[in-house]
Amino acid sequence: MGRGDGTGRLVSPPDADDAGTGILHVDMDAFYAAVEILDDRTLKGKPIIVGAPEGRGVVSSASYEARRFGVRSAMPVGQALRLCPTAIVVMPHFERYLALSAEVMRIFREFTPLVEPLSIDEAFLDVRGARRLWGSPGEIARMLRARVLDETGLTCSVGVAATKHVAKMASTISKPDGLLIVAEADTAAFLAARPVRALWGVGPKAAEALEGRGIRTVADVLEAPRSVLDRALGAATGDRIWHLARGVDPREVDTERVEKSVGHEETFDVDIDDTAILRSELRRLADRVGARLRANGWEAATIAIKVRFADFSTVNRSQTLSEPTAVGQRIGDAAHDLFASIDRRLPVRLVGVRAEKLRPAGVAPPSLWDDDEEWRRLEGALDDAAARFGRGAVTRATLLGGMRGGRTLPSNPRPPRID
DNA sequence: TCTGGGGTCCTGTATCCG
DNA sequence: TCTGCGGATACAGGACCC
Repeated sequence: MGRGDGTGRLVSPPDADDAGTGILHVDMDAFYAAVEILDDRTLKGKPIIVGAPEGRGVVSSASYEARRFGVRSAMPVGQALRLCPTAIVVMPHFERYLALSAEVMRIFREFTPLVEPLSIDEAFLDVRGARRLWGSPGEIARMLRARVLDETGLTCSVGVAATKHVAKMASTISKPDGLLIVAEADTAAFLAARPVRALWGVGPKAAEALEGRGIRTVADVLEAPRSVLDRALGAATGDRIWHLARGVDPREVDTERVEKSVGHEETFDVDIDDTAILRSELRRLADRVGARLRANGWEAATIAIKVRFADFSTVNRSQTLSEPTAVGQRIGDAAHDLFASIDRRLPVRLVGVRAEKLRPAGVAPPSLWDDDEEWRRLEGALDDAAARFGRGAVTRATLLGGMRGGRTLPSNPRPPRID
């Protein structure tokens, strides 16, 4: 969900060039707030804040009328109300948002099956194969915006580009209710003028590290040596930024993303010091995690907990189980063990439980025989051995025999070592 | 003014193993 | 027997996204 207030908005003219494009990024405008206004027309045109009004709630979404006062999502509701005292605070209705999200995703899929939902209110679409049916990417974007408005009453913003990254940047700049097309030939000029903060993956910390080295715009990134980016951001992020600044983003629209973890956490209205209460909260969260695992047909190999103290310092502890599980009782036992290992000097404001290393329930752990990754490692080890000791000196059978050793394979075998 | 809840990804360190 | 090395993995913390 975008956090800007719509100032500096940029949209394409009706005859904009869309040559070389094919990726759309669609982002619903102030989604939660827009849904609330849709359901209560008396809210239209007023500053709306969606969030819990009391306790430690933050702004989930704000209408553009509220954003003009500086209200942003993730801001404490109290602070938002000081900025905009006339704002109307509405409790969130997640079920309703989910239903409308499903509706807009359905509309997206009528244009192309290649839809990658990123969150409840945004998605990437690959429309390169839809030209004969629906027209050019720019034409599809216009039709799609019209249909979303017509069928749901909600507005969205769309970025059209040759890559996911540029499409996402374009939709952000076009908000609200906009369309921005960046033709492939215009990509370099479009990127060069943007601040580094606009690059995906550059948050406040990374922006500070770059700006401290005089790197403020994407044009500055183009001139910076790789070594400077790597030192500022770490090798992985440095590499990514280096490529994104050049418009290089080979990621395809991925229609089959699967979750890697599921978790629940809760911030208390007041900090809690009572061990019995904290432990019972962990149990409750563990049960919810277990229920979600079972509902999805998964089990988890690793359980992690998070504890945030009154001073906002946070510790995480995780533990790999001897057997993967989706049973709330076992998850809760692990959470209790982890909790006992934490040195607690301050009252606690948040506890969380997360299940990681998910896999389908009831499936045997990966063995050497059915795990592609293990096979590739085996082949790699064989090549290494051939290089070191001569081809034929170590055969696949030798390796496998050595690994199995007439014993049962370990449930998660280590790759073979040649020593 | 006082920082939600759902996630992903990356990095540094510790540890195991041969 | 001890030690160093390098690869792999586990764990903790943190940045980032919506």
